[in-house]
Amino acid sequence: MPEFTGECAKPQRRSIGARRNPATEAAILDAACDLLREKGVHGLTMEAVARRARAGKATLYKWWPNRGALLVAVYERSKGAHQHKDMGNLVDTIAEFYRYVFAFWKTSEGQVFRLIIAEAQSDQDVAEALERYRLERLAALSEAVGWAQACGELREGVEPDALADTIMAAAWLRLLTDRLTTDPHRLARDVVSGWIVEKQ
Amino acid sequence: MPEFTGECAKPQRRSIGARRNPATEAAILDAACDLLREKGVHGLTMEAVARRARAGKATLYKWWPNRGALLVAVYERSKGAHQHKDMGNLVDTIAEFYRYVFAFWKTSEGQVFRLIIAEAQSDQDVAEALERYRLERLAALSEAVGWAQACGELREGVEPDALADTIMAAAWLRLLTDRLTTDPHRLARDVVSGWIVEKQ
DNA sequence: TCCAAACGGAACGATGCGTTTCGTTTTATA
DNA sequence: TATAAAACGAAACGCATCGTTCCGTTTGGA
Repeated sequence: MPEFTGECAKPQRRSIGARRNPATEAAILDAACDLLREKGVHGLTMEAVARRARAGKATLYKWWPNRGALLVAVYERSKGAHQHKDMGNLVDTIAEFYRYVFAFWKTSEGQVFRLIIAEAQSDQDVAEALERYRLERLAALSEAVGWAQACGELREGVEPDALADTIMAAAWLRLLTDRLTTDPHRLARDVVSGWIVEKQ
Repeated sequence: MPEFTGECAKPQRRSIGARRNPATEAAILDAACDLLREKGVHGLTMEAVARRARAGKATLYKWWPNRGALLVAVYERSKGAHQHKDMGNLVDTIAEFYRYVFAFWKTSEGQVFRLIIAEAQSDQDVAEALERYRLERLAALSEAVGWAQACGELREGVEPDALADTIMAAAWLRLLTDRLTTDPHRLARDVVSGWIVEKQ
């Protein structure tokens, strides 16, 4: 008979058979988020997450073989794929994009993204996950640039992929250099307006 | 009497009195560089550096209170402040800049820079050192953009600082996403040419 | 002459890593 | 219904690094 040690408001989360327990996964990702929120990066250790989630380290390592994998999982659970809105002209569309990502990156879940970029510089698995994500977001952004091109808004010879890359680079730099307070509309103008055909 | 344990081709590097020993500093930074070159990021630990340099850990921590400080010191010793060359037009000037930094970032000393950016995401001291360095390089780059503006090469309303920021952002993104093989001239064209007045 | 500081070296406790073992719980299969 | 398989929490393992603290030695400066 297991001894009842008190301090057990939480229901014991045991095995549910020969299959992954969704409650365990949720508890672990929740614990990881909480630790990031409360103690920052260095607070997110495999040991601490296991303690917080009341999970065995073996369980943790079974599903997420290292810290990087856990970081990516936390981020992927929280990120909603941004839907670009066509604001009628490219500058406003990109300004709206900057507004959205800057706001998200300021949240504790969003802060995970800069940690992923950092981790990717020395962890190949994280780098590959980040690259997949980057290409996915680049495609969506490039599509939004394409709207402007289809409207004849862009100067000749502008390649949407190249411009999208530049737009994204400006955002990443703000994130990595702690400048998320940059005015989104002004930034969009500084990055994009050179490629717009001059009207009237 | 200290026992002579053999394996002592190196001269004992003892105290030179009540002041910092330059030979010790050099030996430690050399050891840090070697470890980075040979074992990558995870090879650079305070313990390993101390062993490699035949230095006491107390000495190490006295001058570089943490890993981040050591990283910054290594980078600052190796970086030569790039002198921008005026190639006659902005695209070529920026292309030359990209060529230079991409080549440097590919070297083992240059690789330290991406580690510093990564470390800065979770180490305030490193972040501050990085910010000082970024502003210094931004000023130099902005000056180069200013040459083009002085020649009437830029369209009206372009702010050299804002453009320099975008130029730098594109470079950082290539570094952080492992795309240093990007063609420098094409990148320069993709980033800069929108801001150039159209001739003929 | 004596003090202070830097140096190499060794040890300390604490913490995290990644692995392994154990006993329990439940499903799936025979 | 009996058995195998897999997941779970918990605890312990050896190993490495962390950052600190001693010690004895070396040397310049007060």
